[in-house]
Amino acid sequence: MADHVDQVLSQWGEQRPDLDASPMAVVGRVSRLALLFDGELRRNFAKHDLDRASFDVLATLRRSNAEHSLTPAGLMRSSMVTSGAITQRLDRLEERGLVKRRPSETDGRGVLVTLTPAGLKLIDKVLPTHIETENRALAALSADERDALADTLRKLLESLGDKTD
Amino acid sequence: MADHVDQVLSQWGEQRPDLDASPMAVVGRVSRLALLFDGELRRNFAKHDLDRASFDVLATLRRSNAEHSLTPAGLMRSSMVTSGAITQRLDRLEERGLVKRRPSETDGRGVLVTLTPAGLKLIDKVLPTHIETENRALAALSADERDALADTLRKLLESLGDKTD
DNA sequence: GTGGTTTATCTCACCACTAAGCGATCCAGT
DNA sequence: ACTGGATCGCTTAGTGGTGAGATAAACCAC
Repeated sequence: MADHVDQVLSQWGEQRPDLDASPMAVVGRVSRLALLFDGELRRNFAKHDLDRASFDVLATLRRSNAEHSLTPAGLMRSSMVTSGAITQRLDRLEERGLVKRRPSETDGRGVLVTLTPAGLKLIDKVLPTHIETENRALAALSADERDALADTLRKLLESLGDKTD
Repeated sequence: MADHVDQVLSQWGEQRPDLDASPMAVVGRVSRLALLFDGELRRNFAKHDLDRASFDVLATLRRSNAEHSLTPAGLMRSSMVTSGAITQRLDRLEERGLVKRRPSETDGRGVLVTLTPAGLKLIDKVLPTHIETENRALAALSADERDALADTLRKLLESLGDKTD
C-alpha cells in the first residue's frame, strides 16, 4: 500500500539517490492532506451557499464571545490571511446581510464586526454538518490515533511559532 | 502550552458546549500547519527566483525519469491543480527557458515537457536547500516521531483516495 | 470504416488573495 | 503637551488559481 508521497520518495531514490528526501514524507503529506480536507469541507459549504473564507469568518465570530463580535484585526490574526483579504471577506458578508460593521466606541480607527441574526442562524445550521464532515474525513483513524496525531501536530505548530501564551 | 487550535477548541467549549468540536484538533491543525510550512518553503524559493508552482513543476520533471520529461496531464495528476493552471505554469517556465514543450511522437494530442539544461541546473541547485528547509521545519520532532507521523498521515491520505496502486 | 465517446491541451472570464502603501488614530517617552 | 513610531482598516494593482468549454486527436464497438 502506498500513497502519492511514497511514489514521489521512490522516484527521488531513483533519480537522486544522493539526496535524503525523507522530510518530504511529512511535509509533502501535510500539504496534500490539507488540500484533500479542503475539498471535502468545500463540498459541504457549497450546500449552504458558503465558501471556506465566509465560513471561517462566521465561525470565528460565532465562537469569539456571547456578542459574536470581533475587530477585523482579530479576524486577521485568527485566519492567517492579510488585512486586505479580511476587508473583502467582510464586504461580501455584509452585502449578504450576514455580518454588520460599526465603528468602535473606544478606538477611532477601529471597527467592530458582529454576526447579524441571519448570520447566526446560518452558521448554527452549518456547524453540525461541518463537524460531521470532518469526522467522516477522519474515519480511518481510531480515537487514540487522532489524539496522538493532534499532539504531534501541536508540537510542530508550537515550534513554528503558532502559540497563544 | 497551547497552540492556536487549542484556543479555538476552548472557545467552542464556551460558546457551544453542546457540540463536540474535537475533529478540529486534527483537521484545523493540518490546514494551519500546511500554511506555515508553505511560508517557510516560499522564503527559500524566493531566494532562487522561484515560487511554489514553478518549483513543483521543475521538481516533478526532475524526479520523473532520466530524461526529465512528462506530459501536462502527468504534471496535473501530480500537483493537484487543474489543467488550466498547468498550462499557465508551463507558459511561465517556458518563457524563462527552464522547460521546453514538444509534440508527442506517439499521440497527436499530446505534448512532452522536458527540463532544459538551465532548468536542470536550477532545480539541482535549489533541491538541497529545499530539503534543508524542510528539515529545519521538522526540527521539533525526533526521527521516531516523524516516522509515526508519516505513517498516520499516509493512512489518512489513503482513506481519502490518495493511492497509487 | 464509421459514429460516438473519451482524452489531452489550451483558452477565457472570473475570483480571492497578496503586497505595498494610504490617511487616520493611538500611545509611550520625553 | 509633543512627537515619532506603531497600529487600524481600507485601497489598488498584480497574480495564480478555478471552472466551463473549445478543439483536435485517439479509441472502440459495431
